[in-house]
Amino acid sequence: MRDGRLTIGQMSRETGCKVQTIRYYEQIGLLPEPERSSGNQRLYSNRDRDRLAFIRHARELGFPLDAIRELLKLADHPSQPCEAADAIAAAQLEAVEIRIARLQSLKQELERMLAHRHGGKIADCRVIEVLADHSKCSADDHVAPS
Amino acid sequence: MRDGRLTIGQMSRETGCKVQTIRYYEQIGLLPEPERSSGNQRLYSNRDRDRLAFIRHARELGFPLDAIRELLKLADHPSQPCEAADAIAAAQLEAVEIRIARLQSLKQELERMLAHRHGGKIADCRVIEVLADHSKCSADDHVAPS
DNA sequence: TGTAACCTCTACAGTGGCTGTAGCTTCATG
DNA sequence: CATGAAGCTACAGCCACTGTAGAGGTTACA
Repeated sequence: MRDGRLTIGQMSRETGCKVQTIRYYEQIGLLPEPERSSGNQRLYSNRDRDRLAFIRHARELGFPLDAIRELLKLADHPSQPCEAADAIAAAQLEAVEIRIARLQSLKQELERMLAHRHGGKIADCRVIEVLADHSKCSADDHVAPS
Repeated sequence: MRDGRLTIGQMSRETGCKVQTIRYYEQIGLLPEPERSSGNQRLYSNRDRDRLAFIRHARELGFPLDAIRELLKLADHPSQPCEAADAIAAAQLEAVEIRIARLQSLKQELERMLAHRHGGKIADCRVIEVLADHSKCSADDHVAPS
């Protein structure tokens, strides 16, 4: 393994991405098929490693893989305007804000449920009661559990 | 369908739970196998409907199905102490709080990325740049994308 | 009674984003 | 040359559904 060629394990260590996940990214076309050694093992370039780091970082920021695919395409065309990339990031920001708002209303509801704790029997348990009877639940607008 | 017996479609309408999802809940043992009509169609009781409403409400609050299974078991034993139910709700609250915190740090990062928007080329695009180079990212501690 | 429209049935595949497993082969080190 | 770590492929499983196909059941109205 001389300079500039990384095994999949080295890629994994350098990016914090699991080996299986790297192979998975290759399988779904996010990473190119790398060279192989004479013994059929994957050999990556530094460029591949940077691409993987990009993907990982975007995943950490919650971008879905499809958005990352777009971003990678854009990153490969540096002379084009960056509005599209900004738009993807803006969409992601909006998605995150929506999820935060939703989770905050769930949080309030759970806090209300727990505020009535009294150490009694299930029969008088506020938690069970609220779950059983939606009308006891103040916020009515939470949808899917993000 | 006289009194007290609901078709799966009526169940769906009354609880807001999709027909397939009801069958799925039966399959994984969250809902009991209901009676069948002479034509092999499911016939539910009001009790079944209440149980499904309980499940849906708990799902809306983000409880995982395993937790709901526990809660249902508890709800079936009203004379037992409700500490276990409270504990499940408390765990769920904590999980929600963790997810909110994580999403908030993601939100900040995305806002920082977007604050540098300038309408130029990809080559100077802050979004792409930050994704490509983790060191340009201030918060370093976000883990899995919630 | 006919028939059209709708509902329900089973069984299975697909979603997203991985993760884990089994059973191999290859590689690096002593 | 032997051992153990790392790599290979192929596939199953996770969560919580959702969608589809193709069959059969039920209901409303003429």
